[in-house]
Amino acid sequence: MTTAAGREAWRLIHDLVFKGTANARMTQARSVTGISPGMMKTLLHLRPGEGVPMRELADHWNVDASYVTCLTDSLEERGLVERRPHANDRRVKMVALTDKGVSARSEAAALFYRPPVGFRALTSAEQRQLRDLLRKVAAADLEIADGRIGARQSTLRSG
Amino acid sequence: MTTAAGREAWRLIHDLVFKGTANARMTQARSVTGISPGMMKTLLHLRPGEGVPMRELADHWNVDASYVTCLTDSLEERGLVERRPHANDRRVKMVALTDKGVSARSEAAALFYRPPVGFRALTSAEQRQLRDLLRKVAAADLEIADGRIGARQSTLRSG
DNA sequence: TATTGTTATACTCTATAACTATA
DNA sequence: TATAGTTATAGAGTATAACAATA
Repeated sequence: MTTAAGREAWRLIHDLVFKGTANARMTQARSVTGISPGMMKTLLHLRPGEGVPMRELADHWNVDASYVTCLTDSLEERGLVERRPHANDRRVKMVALTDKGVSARSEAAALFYRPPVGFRALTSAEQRQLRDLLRKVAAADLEIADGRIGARQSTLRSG
Repeated sequence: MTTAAGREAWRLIHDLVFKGTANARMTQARSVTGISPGMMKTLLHLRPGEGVPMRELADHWNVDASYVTCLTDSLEERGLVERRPHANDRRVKMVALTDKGVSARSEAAALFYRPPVGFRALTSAEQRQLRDLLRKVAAADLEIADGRIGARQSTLRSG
């Protein structure tokens, strides 16, 4: 069961993400790199050295393939990603970070994933406590989300 | 200081908000009411019976006044809000929820603010613990955010 | 003269439909 | 025939600039 305390906790998370210093930081992360939210999402999703089929991105976010083309074009224009052929299937194009993309990504990730300053109000022990509680919640939630929605997470991912 | 545990906690919050069941629920909330994210934000910002000057909305979200006009137009077309004159200043227009807007708002809020199902993995005691920790963080964070950014929060709000 | 809100306009983000190449 | 990606196009979302009314 979710209690009143749980509901308040969720609301506080909302405030933290959408109202506090984190929001300003996301805006900053985008203006530093000069890219759109969609491009940012793509940049953060890609891993250095690992190509991802365009189709997989479209499925993962439930967006149209043409939009992935558009995102990839924009990122490619800026030299942040490149299209690579798939080893076995010549229809497939893999999107991969360039060197420039790797550094842009890590710059953005540093801003993006750094906790909002309010975290400094917690002691080290409290931060660990918070982490442990959230681990439980997030694990349960993702498990359920995958069970319900993402039956599509087939491990296509090949080099 | 923010510790490694704190950073992980923040990342888990991210996952919870953007990847888990919560994300699906936000989409659902929008499709139920059939309105855009901007309109949703406006709807949730307004309080039943309380009008807000359009200028205040623009300042609060740091968006252009013309965009607030556009949002208000769209919501007004759907009969969810109405423009009302300001008591003292005839330049100012107040945006206020209609009856239909009040019920649309509470329907959306119910979906929006209900914790993701992963919360059920926590006992009642743990939910309280989580809430207490988040209260500390959110309070500190909003305080800092207000100190840095929102020096503009002047209490114009009049009926 | 400064401020609130609107109109006209354009640019970005995202989707639909028709298409090409490969399987 | 089905699938991966592209192109052309159109619809939302958001901003800029010029404007009208009021202060």
